[in-house]
Amino acid sequence: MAVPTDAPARAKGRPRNAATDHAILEATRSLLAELGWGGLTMSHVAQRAGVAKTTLYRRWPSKNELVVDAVAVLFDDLEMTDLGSLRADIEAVVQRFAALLSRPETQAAMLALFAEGTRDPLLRGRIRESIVDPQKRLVHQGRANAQARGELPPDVDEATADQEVDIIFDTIAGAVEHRILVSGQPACEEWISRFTTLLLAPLAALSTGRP
Amino acid sequence: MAVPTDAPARAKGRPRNAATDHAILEATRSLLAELGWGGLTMSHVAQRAGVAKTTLYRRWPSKNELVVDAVAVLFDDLEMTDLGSLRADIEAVVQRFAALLSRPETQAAMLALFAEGTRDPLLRGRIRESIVDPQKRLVHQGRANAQARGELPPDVDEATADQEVDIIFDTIAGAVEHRILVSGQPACEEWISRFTTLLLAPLAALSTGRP
DNA sequence: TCTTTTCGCTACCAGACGTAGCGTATATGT
DNA sequence: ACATATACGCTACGTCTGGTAGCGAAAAGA
Repeated sequence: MAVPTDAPARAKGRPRNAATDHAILEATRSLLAELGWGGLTMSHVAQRAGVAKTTLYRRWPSKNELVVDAVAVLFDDLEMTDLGSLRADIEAVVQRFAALLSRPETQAAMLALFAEGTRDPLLRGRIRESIVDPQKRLVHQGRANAQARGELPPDVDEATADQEVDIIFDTIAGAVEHRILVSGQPACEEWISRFTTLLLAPLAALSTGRP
Repeated sequence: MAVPTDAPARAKGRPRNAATDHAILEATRSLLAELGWGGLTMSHVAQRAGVAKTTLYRRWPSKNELVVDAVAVLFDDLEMTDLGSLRADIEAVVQRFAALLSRPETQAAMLALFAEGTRDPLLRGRIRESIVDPQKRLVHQGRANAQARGELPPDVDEATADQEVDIIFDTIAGAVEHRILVSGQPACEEWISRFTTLLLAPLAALSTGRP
């Protein structure tokens, strides 16, 4: 799920201006933060990016797709660390996720995108594969790292392992998002530490069965 | 923040038909559920409610305001139970919260509302006092019930108690919202049970200090 | 130079929000 | 009963937006 476009990879005619992609996505994000989904118009995006409206539609098939790409880029540099302990890894990834969500333009863009996703099942699918699934993969990887270190027991079953990743993912991402987007409070270092403590206690027991 | 309108309270001319308010809000909710936000048009709402489109605009200044009012009432009947055990209480409230979030019209309105709130601090305050704070109060009450039953240790300090309620609230509400709104999976009974187990383990230790 | 693709521009369509004006219905106050 | 003031339905309209079509010019490779 790279950054850009819809384009064929011809080497024949005039190449597309690569900077234009970035300008369009940046304009989309800033306008989304300023005006919300309702206020965001393709004409305005084109104007701020300094391109013609038709250029937008040559690169993205619709407004929905454009906004998905504009927001998805923000999550691209979220990667799982391997700092030697599960606690450190969780705190590190939560820290960076929280920092990302604390930016006002990310908040507006992300919420507007998910709100629109409730209208459009197709858009929801695109959101899922571009944003949600990559994040879930981070949990999977962090869990694998912890297993390699012996901090977590190995998988007993692929299905239950997936279930476990699901529930951990929803808990971590949900708590951070709720703290910042809904409660409107900062996810400061102390909060992250307390939350990680809350989460770590039952983690080892989870895969072995009910305690 | 009652249910209805925008109207002055004159006692002079012909009064507004009170049933019309209800019919419009009901039509808005049902159409929202059927067609999603994108399929919802003011003309269609007017038609189903059996009123003229102009009547809508005499009572609500815009489509957004109408939808917010139409759905705000849905959160009113969320109450804390007292079933005799912390686990049962948590499962019960999560169950009802999840059921509420599973309704398509709730999803659309809620996300749209929070998205709009990122741009409008006034709206954000109204959301906070109408939706967020009442929900947080549920957590506070459930915790007090558990303390009365001896399942949780009593408060050592008001400030840390508030901190605790905050983190529990963000974790519970966040996980359910993320599961349903972001991951797009149902919060079935088994998931609720697993999540409650995950949550219960560290709860008693949390207020006594770091384990 | 010739070909291919990009790009900006103008014009255009369909649909949705939101408004204006008019006539009529229904309440209160005297 | 009468005047007054408001609600209501209806039709028509203005405006904006998403998205498309066609044109000529610019920029690259062959």
